[in-house]
Amino acid sequence: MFLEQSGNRIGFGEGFKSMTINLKQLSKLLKLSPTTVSRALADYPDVSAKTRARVKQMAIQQGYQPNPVARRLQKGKTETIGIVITPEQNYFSDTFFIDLLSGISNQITRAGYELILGVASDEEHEMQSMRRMVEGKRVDGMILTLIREQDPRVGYLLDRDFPFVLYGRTRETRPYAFVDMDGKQAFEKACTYLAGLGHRRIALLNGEPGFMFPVGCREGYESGLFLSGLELDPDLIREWKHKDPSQSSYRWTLELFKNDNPPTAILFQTEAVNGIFKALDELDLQPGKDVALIGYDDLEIARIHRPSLSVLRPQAREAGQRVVNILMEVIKGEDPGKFQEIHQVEMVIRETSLPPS
Amino acid sequence: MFLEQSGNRIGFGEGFKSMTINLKQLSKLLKLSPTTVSRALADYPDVSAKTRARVKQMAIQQGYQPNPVARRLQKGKTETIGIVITPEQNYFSDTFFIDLLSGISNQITRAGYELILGVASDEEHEMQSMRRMVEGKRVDGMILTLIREQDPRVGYLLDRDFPFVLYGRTRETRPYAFVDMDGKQAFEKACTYLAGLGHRRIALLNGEPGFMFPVGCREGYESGLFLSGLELDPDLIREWKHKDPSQSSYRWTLELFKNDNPPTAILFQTEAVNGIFKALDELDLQPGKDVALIGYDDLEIARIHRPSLSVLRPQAREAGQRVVNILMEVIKGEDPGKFQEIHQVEMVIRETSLPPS
DNA sequence: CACTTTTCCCAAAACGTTTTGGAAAAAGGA
DNA sequence: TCCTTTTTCCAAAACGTTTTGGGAAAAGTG
Repeated sequence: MFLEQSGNRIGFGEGFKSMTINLKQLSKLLKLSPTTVSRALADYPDVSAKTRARVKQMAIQQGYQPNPVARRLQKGKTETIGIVITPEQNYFSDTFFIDLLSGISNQITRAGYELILGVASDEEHEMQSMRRMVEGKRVDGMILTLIREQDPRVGYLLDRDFPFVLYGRTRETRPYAFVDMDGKQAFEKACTYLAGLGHRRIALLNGEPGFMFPVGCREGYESGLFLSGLELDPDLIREWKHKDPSQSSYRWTLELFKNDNPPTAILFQTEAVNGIFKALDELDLQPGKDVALIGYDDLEIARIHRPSLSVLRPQAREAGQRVVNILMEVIKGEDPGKFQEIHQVEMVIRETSLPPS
Repeated sequence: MFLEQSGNRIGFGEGFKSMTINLKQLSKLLKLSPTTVSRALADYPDVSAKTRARVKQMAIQQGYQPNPVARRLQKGKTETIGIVITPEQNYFSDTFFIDLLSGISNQITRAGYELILGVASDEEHEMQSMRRMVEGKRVDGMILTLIREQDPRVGYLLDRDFPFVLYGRTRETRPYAFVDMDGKQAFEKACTYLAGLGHRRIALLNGEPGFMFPVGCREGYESGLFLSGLELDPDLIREWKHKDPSQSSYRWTLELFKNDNPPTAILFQTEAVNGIFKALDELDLQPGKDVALIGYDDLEIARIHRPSLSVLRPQAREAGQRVVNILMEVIKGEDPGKFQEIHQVEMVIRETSLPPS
C-alpha cells in the first residue's frame, strides 16, 4: 500500500509549510483508524464515549484542524459565499453598508463558511465577477446588494437555479429570496410625522432612478402625503446621482428653493446630506429651524452635526445576519419563495424635525 | 475498478447541483485519458499541437472549468488571500480604503486567487479572525492594513513564518514585506509649501497615537518646519480619535484658535475635515482665506467642497496591486525583506492653500 | 535494417477528508 | 450454552484534480 506518510517538514526557502497535523497522523498517534477519529470528532453515535473523549483531547493537544479544502472536496461544497461590491456607486461612504457587511461576515463565520469578495468598477464587471464565482464553482451561494429595478443578475441566477439572496428587491415575477427594508413605510411615517407638525410643502430628494430602493421611498412619500390630505407637487421631487450624491443634491436643493412656494421640509437619503447642508447654508436657511429635514440612514454625520439630523434608522447588522441565515436555508434546498422579509425601519427624532416657523 | 461515473443530475428539491462537466467526463468525450486532457489544458509540451487544440476546443464547447477545490487539494494551496477589516475605526468612510481594496481585489482575481474578508469589531476579534484563517488553513497569505506601532499581528505571523504583506509599517526588527506611503515626505512637502507661501504658524491635526501612519506625518511636519526655519510649537499639535474623527477634530480646532497666537494653516488627514470645517464656520473663519488647509487623502468631500480642499493624494489602487504582487512572491518563497516599498505621494493644490492674509 | 531518440499518451498515486458497508467483539436473552 | 442484538471500530471508496514515472509508437540515424 501507499500509506506511508512523509511526515511534516518545516519549510526552508520554499515558503510556508504547514506544520499542523493531519487526520492520518492524528489517528496513528491514537492507534485508531482515520474513520473513527473523524467520526469521533463529528460526534457520531457509533463511537464510544471513552474513545470520543480521548480523540477530542488529543486533537486539542495536537492542535488538529481538519483541512477545509479536503473536506470541501469530499462534501461537494465550497463552504463559501460570494458578494460583489461596486465602489463607483459610492457605496462605502455609507456606514450602513459596512454594518450590513459586518452582520453578513460574522454570521457566515459562525456557520463555518467563508465570505469571498469581489470589487467591480461597473455593472459589466459586476456581472463578470459574479459569473466567475458561480461558473467557476467558487461559491455555494451569492448575496446581492444595491439592486436595480431590472437586474440582470437576478435572472442569471434564477435561470441556473443557483442559490442567492437579495438585500433589496427587484422587478421579477419568479419567486426569489430577499431581505428588504420597508422604505415605503419609513417614508410614509416620516411624511405623516412632518405633516402632523404642520408642514404643508414637503419635498423629496430621492435616490437615483433605475435602482430599486428609491421606488419604495417615493411610494411611502406619496402615501404619506395622501394620508395627510396633501397634494402631490412634482416640482417638489428631485433625484440625486450615485456618482456624486453631494454635488447633485446641492444643485437640486438650490433649485427647490427657487420655487415660488418653496418647501418647509425635505425627505432624503442621508447620503445626500452634505449637499443639502451646503445649499441651505448658502441660502441662509437654518436646518431644522427654517427647513425640517429627515434622512434615511443613520450615518455618523447625522449624529454629530449641529443641529443633529433626525433620521430613519434601518437595522443593518440584523439584516445582514438574516440574509445569511436565509441563504443557508436556500443552499440546503429550501424554496426561496418562502423567504421574503421586509424589515421595519425605526424613526429617530433629533433636532431637524421641528414644526414650520 | 470504480471508474463508473454517475453522470450529471439536475437537482430537484435538493438545492443547486452543478450541471457542469468534469475532467473525467470531458476526457471520455475526447477518448483521451484525464492525464492528457489536464496536461493539454495546462499547455504541457508533451501533448501534440493537434490534440491540444482539440482538447481546448471541446473544453470551451462543453464549458469545462476545473473544479478549484480539487485543484487546491492536489496543489496543496488554498489559492486564497485573507484580509480583516475593522469598521469600528471608521475605516470605510474613507474612499482611500475602498480604492486600496479595489486594487487588491482585482489583482488577486487576475492571479486566479480569491480574497476572503473578515469583519472584526475590535482588536481582539481582528486577531481571532486572522487566526481562524491562518490556523484553519484557509488562506495562503494575509494582507494587513491600519497598522499599529506595536502590532501583535505582525509578530504572530513572523513567528509562524506565514506569508503576509503590510500596507503600512510597524516597529519590528525582523524583516517583513510592506508597501507604505511616504507620509513623511508628503507632510514635509506640504509644510514647506505653506511656509513658502509665508505661513509661520502651521498646525498639525494628526491621527490617533498608537497607529503607525501619524508617526510619518509628524516626522514630515517637523522636518518641514525645520527646513523652513520655523520653530516647533507643541501647542500647534493635536490628535483626533478614530472613533469620531469629526467630533474630536472639531473640538481640537476650536482649541487651536483659543491660542494667543493662532495658526494660519492646518495640516491634517482629510478624514477629519468635517470637524475642522464646522469649527472654522463657528469661528467665522473662511477656509482657504483666513486659514490655509491641506488634507491627506483625496476624498470626495475634498473635491466638491467650496472652496475645494488642497490635498496630498496617495495612489491607493496602485498600492493595492503592489501589495498583492509582493504577497505572491512571498508565498512563492521569496525573502520578504526584499520587498519594502515606500510610495511617493502627490500634492494637489486647490483652493485652500493660499498665502496668509 | 537495427538501434536510438523523440514524440505522444496514459495508469496509478497522491492531496486529506467524509461516507459506505460491513465485521469483530461485547452484551443480552433463552 | 447458543443465538441474537447492540456496541464499537475499520478498510476501502469517493470527491476531482495534478503529478509521477513510465511505455508504446513514430521518427531519426547509421
